[in-house]
Amino acid sequence: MRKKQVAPTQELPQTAWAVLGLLSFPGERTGYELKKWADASLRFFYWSPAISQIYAELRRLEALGYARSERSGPEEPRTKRRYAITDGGRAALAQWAAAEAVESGPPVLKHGVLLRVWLGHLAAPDRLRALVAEHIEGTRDRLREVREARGQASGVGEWVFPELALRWSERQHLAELELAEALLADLDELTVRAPGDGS
Amino acid sequence: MRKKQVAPTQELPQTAWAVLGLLSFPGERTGYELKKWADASLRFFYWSPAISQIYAELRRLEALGYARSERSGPEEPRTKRRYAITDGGRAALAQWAAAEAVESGPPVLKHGVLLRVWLGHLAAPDRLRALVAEHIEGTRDRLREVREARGQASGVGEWVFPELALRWSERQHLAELELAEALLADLDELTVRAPGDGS
DNA sequence: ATCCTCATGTAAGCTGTTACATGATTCC
DNA sequence: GGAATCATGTAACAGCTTACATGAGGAT
Repeated sequence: MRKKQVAPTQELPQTAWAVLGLLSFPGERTGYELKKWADASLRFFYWSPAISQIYAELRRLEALGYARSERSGPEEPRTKRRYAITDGGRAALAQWAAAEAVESGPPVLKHGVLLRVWLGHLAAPDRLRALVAEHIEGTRDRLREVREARGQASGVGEWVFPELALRWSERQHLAELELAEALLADLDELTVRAPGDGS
Repeated sequence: MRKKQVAPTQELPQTAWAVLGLLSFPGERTGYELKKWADASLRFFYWSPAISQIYAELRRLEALGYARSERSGPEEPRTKRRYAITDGGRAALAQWAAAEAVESGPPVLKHGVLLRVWLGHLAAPDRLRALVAEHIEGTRDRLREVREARGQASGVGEWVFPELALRWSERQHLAELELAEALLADLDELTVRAPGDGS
């Protein structure tokens, strides 16, 4: 009975690893801070869990010995609980991160706009084009946000990787923009070749 | 008390609309067939629900009057239940599809590989590159599958839109490939500028 | 005979969200 | 004084997956 017998590491949902990942960067943080950070950065290439779930994951991670926390004493104004990763947590996380690409499975993409385009036969052509145009607007907004987040990123030490991820995100949003423009062009061509009726 | 008082259409999860969408194309189908189709096509730009959930959604859609079904009699070898969309279902679906782009929210992307890259400070540089390389392989495989699916698509009548969606998917996978290559290059540059140790 | 595909479902259980409750602090 | 933000949680429940159960038909 040394420590825990190889522990199959894998049994946790990705979200748990994502939260533990947030803790793996220097500094101790509250659940609240984690949520802000996830909103500002993680969400662009992965996902930002609800705050209530972050709290739940933190409790689970602590129960597993992957994180520890301490309640701030009266020296601080607010009562808050700051979490830090443990050595065991760091080891488990590193092991998880080193898994094969297959383990993470293909990226999950749920594209509501495409779902609607796929059902284009039910909509007026103009409505469809408007939908894609709105999507382009939204993507531009998000691209701005990614760039903002990138601006904040320092890019030194362990922070190079989050910066890399954000750089990827920026490119990804640019690609999304191009895909949407191409889609719009496809829709236009469709209307030209098969007008509402007539000729 | 006319029919149902405008009915707020919206209250269903996207998945329900996706399943109803599958039914909105010509022909009647069993849940089993729907699943096969979702696996072959829907999943590339949206998602393929578990078979058990498809059955559940079909029951719900029927309860709502959006679909109807009939059990195949003894004229057919196997006992199966074929579903068809109703007029009410088609109307509700059309209304849902016509909503603003904002309603569908931004595309949801959960990229496990990026999550791991984001945690690059915990991994050996080589492992990280291998991870991305494996991801590229996987993406190539999926690209092939998209192309295969596109090959099957007829591209006439209401089928133009599914074809459009698959064309988008093909481009999307090509973009994913380029993003991964660029990421690989970024990782290489990182190693050059900050080698393991020494010079 | 055996295995694969077709075909439909039930049950248990986890993941994750929204809504709610609570209270302190800071900013205007 | 009031609103926004900080901060943490609970409870209810929707969504979805896995595993299991069942059985027929077709292929080897």
